[in-house]
Amino acid sequence: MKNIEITESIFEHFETFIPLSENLKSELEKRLKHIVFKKGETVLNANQICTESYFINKGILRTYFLKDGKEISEYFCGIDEWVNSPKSFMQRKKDIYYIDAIENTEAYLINVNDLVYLFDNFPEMERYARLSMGSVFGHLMERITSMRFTSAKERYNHFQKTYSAIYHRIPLGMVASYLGITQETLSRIRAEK
Amino acid sequence: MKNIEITESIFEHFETFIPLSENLKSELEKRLKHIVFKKGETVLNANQICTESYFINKGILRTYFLKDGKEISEYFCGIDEWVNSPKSFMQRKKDIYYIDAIENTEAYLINVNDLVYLFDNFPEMERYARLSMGSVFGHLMERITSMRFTSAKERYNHFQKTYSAIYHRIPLGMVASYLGITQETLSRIRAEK
DNA sequence: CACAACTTTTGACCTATATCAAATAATCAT
DNA sequence: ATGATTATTTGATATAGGTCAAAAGTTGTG
Repeated sequence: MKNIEITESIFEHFETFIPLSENLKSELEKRLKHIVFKKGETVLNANQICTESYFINKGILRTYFLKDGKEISEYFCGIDEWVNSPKSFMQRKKDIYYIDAIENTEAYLINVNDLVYLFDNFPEMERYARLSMGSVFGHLMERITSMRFTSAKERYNHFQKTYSAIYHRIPLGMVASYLGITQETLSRIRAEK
Repeated sequence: MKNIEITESIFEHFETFIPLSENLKSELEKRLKHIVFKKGETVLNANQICTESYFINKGILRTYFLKDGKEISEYFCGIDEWVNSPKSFMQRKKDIYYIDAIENTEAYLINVNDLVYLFDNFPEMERYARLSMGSVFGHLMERITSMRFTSAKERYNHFQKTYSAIYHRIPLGMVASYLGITQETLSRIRAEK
């Protein structure tokens, strides 16, 4: 059955960081809910507190914020990744980030209260969170580096590597704002060679 | 006695995230070692694995890497902050980062093996790590934003806010590379108004 | 305290990328 | 399909910040 397959893929993800007991598996299973978003659909509005985190099974979600009325893409998430508005989710307060669906997307969600329950009762979940954050941490550092001493073209190349599985499915304008360059510049970079 | 005072300041730091049992306190006390670095001294070389994390009590440490033979400052750490080479420390492998002392610095260090021992035996330490990483996470995201759609001057202002306690003690050249601009540009920004 | 070795400032000039404007091209809804 | 939106490309021009070079200022050490 399909739900089972999908849950399996989350379990596999967890197991790259921690061993999962049968008990924890069943507690997770109880709390993970399947959800579908249509292309273009808003997942989170900036005026809301983010109370859910989404583990993507299919499609792409994007986090962005508004600057001078324009959407600035913060990051993109594809299969086997978690998306939320980090500060909002962990500190239960509003933040500037919106989340929307770039493609028709399927995901599993967990509510923040359920996650806290798991943290309180399964120390290995704390470890999972620490370790998985660690790997995202590395990406953020790389991105900061890439943002400083590299040309627009090098940044685009770096982006293609980082998002090799999905970069070609993301509209140009969104990529440009993610990279901190204008659409026009990105269009010219793509036109070269 | 001085050592006790300093240890207290680390404990206070931990207690902003988790309650500390007497047992955990004494286990920490056994493992934290006091260390002193002279201005300019190298704390970590890029060709080494980073096996220690430093909690600063006085002074400033800097993390940097080399690009085209030039030092690019990655971040600065002052009082009550942890410094290490993140990937190297957590994954026990070499990375590109050096650490050095910008001022005469005093710190407490913990060895990675001791930290792992604490993670294994005190689940609240896992929680501490998760929560404290969370706050650094927020700073990294802000920095990425600041790096994209803001002018050199705005970035410098943002830097002054982020590092309000120590920004004036960091040499201009190091600040410039941290911000991703040249020394000359930063010098001109400072000269204005 | 004086010289060497850095660090910061100043000036002249150049280049990557932004801006503004308009023409195509692609996508969507009826 | 067909016109309306929305996204992308192309062109002309402007500018923030880079590069190179040299002067001035600061710091440390015998």
